[in-house]
Formats: sequence, C-alpha cells, structure tokens
Amino acid sequence: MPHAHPPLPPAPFPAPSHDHARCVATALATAETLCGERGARLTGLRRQVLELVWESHGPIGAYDLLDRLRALRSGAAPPTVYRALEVLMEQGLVHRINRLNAFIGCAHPDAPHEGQFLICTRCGTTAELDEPAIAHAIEQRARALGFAVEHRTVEVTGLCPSCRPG
Amino acid sequence: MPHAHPPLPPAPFPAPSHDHARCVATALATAETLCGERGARLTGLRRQVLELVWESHGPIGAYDLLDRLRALRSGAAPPTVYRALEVLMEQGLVHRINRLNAFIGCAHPDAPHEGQFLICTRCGTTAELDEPAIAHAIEQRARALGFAVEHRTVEVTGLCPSCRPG
DNA sequence: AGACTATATGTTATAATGTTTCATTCATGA
DNA sequence: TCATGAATGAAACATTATAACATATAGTCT
Repeated sequence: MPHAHPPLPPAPFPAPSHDHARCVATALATAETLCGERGARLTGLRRQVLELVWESHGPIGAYDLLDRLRALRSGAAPPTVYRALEVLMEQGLVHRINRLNAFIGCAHPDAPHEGQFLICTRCGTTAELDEPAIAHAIEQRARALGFAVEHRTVEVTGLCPSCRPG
Repeated sequence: MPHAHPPLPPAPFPAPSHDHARCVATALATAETLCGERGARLTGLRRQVLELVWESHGPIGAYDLLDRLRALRSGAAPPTVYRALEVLMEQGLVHRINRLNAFIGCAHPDAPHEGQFLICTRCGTTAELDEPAIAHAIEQRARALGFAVEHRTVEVTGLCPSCRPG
C-alpha cells in the first residue's frame, strides 16, 4: 500500500451546492487531531474562530469574523480575533490572503506549507493549490538570481468554473 | 537587427553601490515618454510621487511617501498620494506589493504586465521578474481546474544575493 | 480672449485594518 | 495549594485607505 492518502480534502472548487457543514465539521475534527498530536492548544476561542473561518465559503476579513464572534462572545475585541488567527496560522490551520486582507481555512493542514490561491472575484470561492510546478518555477528563477526564498505568496484572481461564462 | 531591445532596465538585483540617481532619472524620462505617447498626463504631482517612489531602493508605504512629499508640498494629505499612485499604477509605472502594503517603481513599464517580486527581508531590495515559466505554471493549473485567470500576484520574500550568508 | 467642461488637486473627515499595553483569568504541574 | 506561564479581557492607539465636497487648473470650443 504505497499510497495511503489521508481522506482527500474537498475538490479545489467544490460544487456550490456541496454540504458545507460537513466541510466545517471535518476541518474542526482534523484541527483537533493535529493540535492534539502537536501539543498545541485548540482552546474554545480558537476553535470558535476556526469554525467561523470555515463557515465562510471564501476568505473572510478579521472584522467580519469579529462581528460573528460577538454573537458568541460579547466582549470580543480586535485582538481576540487577531490572536486566535495568529495561532491558527502558526498551526497551519488558516491561511492569510494578503490581496484581500482576509483569512481562509487551510485545505491541507496536515503538513506545513504555503498555499497558492485561486480566488473567484464573483462568488468569492477560493481554491487552495499546492502545486510543485509553480513553486519550482519560482524557486528556479530565484536561485538563478542568487535569491534565497523564504516565503512564497501566490494569489490569483479570476472566475471559478461555476461563475465563468460559457 | 531583429532584437532592438530598449535600454535594459537595471539588473534584477543591482549592486548596492549602483548609481541610483541614474535609475531614478531614467525611470522618470521613460515615464514622460510613455505618458506622452499615451496621452496620459504626468502632472507635477504625479511626477514628484513617481520620483519619490523610485528614490526608495525598495517598496515604500503610502504614508512614508506622504511624509517625503510634504517636504515638497506642504498641504499634501493621504488622498494626494493615493490618487497619484492610482494613476501611476494604471499607467503601469508603479506596482503595489500587497504583502507589504507598499509601492515600487516598475522596472519594465513599456508594456502592461503584472510583476513577480523577489523581496529581500534584510535590505528591502526588490527585484521584479516577468518570468513566463511562472505565469505559465499558474495558468496551466488554473486552466485544468476550469478557472479563468484575471490577475496574478506573486510575491516572494527571502534574502538577496548581497544579504544572504555564504 | 472668454466661457465651458473635464480633470486634477486641496481639505476635512472617516472607514477599515491591525497592534500595543496592561490587567485578569485560567490551566498546569511542582 | 500555590506558583508559573499561557490565554483572554479590555482600552487605547497605530497604520492604511477612502469618501465627500470644495477649489483650482488645463484643454476645448466659439
């Protein structure tokens, strides 16, 4: 059994009608497991924030998260959200989309990585890729210039299969 | 003479000691020419802002620009800078680095394009690439997923040749 | 030139995003 | 149980960006 893949994450662009509650539940369960293995603490607050991030179908801003969090925790303030997000990002459970000043649940949190994102400008649905060809193309050119890569940000906007005409 | 290249822009990572005043002068002259050809108006203000952007060796934030601009125009306010930057970006004379909330002069303003950036985290020097292999790797994967690309953001941090050890 | 028009800039206020600081609470282990 | 460090609460503040409206300037037409 050379390829014992873990259960596959949702397809890059899930059907608009998919059972998103299930995505959320799976993501939370995975997060619990990973944090358990790592000795990281997925506290009530962090779990709530992660759940809110996942409940959004696309990237969601910190202040939108804050609004939603306040329904659960009346005293929530900006640092409440930002601190939780910081930990979640450290654990690779959430990614930041710089272009949008927004956050999204990581589709492949098992191993640390930096995602590559395809962001639909119409419906907001965002697919996370982890495409070696892209990373290699960047790495190769950087190396040729003597540049030692630390972090790669790849954020692509456009129209997802459901939104594009034709 | 099949390849009548325009004068080459500075190498991706210019030596720290290079004559930057010359870079600035060249960039401004090019901007004048391009705007003239296009019927775009490179006003005094826009020219000043473009010059300030170029005078910085790396990406520079809008409020840093504003501080410097105020030495030239006492009444300058945030919109003064942002509006100038907007026009300069429309003309492809300046790029925005989302990761840094900062702006940088475009190295190849002749044709419209989206740059790919290698940003040194130590000295701030930033190289602009326009590497088809990177764009193609992204394009190909997107196409395979049925995603129609509009804009590509590629921002890579790391250490430039002058700053990296060894 | 004079009047008209569109563009550009000045000015003030405000929105949106993100951080610092210090106090308090909570979990954990000696 | 008490000491410790981590997590959260709470208030203020910093940074980045835009909205709205007034004024000025440049280009055009007659």
